[in-house]
Amino acid sequence: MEMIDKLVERFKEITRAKGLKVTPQRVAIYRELVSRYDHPSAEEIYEALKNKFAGISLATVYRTLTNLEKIGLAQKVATVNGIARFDGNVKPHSHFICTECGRVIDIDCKVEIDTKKLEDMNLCVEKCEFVCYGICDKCQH
Amino acid sequence: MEMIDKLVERFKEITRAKGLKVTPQRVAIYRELVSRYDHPSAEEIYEALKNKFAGISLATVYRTLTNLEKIGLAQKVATVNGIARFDGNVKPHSHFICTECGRVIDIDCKVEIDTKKLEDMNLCVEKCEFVCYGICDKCQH
DNA sequence: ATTTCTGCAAAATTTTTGCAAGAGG
DNA sequence: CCTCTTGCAAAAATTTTGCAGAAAT
Repeated sequence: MEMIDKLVERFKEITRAKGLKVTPQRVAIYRELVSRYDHPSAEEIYEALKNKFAGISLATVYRTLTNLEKIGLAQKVATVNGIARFDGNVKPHSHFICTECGRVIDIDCKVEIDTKKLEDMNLCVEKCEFVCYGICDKCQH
Repeated sequence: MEMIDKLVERFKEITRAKGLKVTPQRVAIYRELVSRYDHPSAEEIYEALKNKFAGISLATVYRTLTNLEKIGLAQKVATVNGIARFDGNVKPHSHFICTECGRVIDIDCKVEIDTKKLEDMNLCVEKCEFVCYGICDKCQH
């Protein structure tokens, strides 16, 4: 829990430094995002908070996640079903997605990229992600 | 062009084999998809065809792309902006996703995976995808 | 006190679906 | 012919936005 409190403190500092205001809604949304490792959608964060935080709105969740992206404290994760998912861990890492239960597991992979080819194509790479699809340990029988 | 004609013939065979009908719309949509390498969205395919093919509808493009996925002749690619993009190349390969415009570009990367770690985690990997995020050539200023 | 932020509802976007008319095998 | 498919428009689903009141600094 202490780790997450530190992240929240850092979030408050960065938010203020960017001229944005630290509101209870923003703190709750960021805390929820970094407390879980399943890369939640805006809807999922909203569902998790609306009980603990009476009156929070889905629009605020969307606006806050967009802000977190802008100030570098969250990233959208690529999805195939059109529903945006967010990751509070902005350090480069890889994902395993279970096609059975949908669980997303962080994995540690060595990836070697031929950046010269990408530079030749005039593509400015900011982040790389390796995604594996399959059946997770809990879903195997 | 001959390569694409061969793909279209294969598409016709598979379509009939699955009990589906070979319509001019389906042929045109599949041909458009495999003729380009920019992973077009349904809207982009529709825009490309509506001039050459009077009266084609966006709904048909969506339905056809869904069918192509079902019969294994196309794949939805992961995106970050909620707009579905399709790939007529179903062989495993890597993608660059532009975080600005959402464009998906094929890249050629050497990827080295440490599968032992995944096996240790009891994860059964079925498919892997390497994704780079950044700003594409068209979005740089 | 000033500026930003929130909640609500409405709008915008993207995708899906129901249905009658049309086309393929 | 019979079934599948299409086009249209309406419906769904997800995300964004305008605005007035509320809150943060």
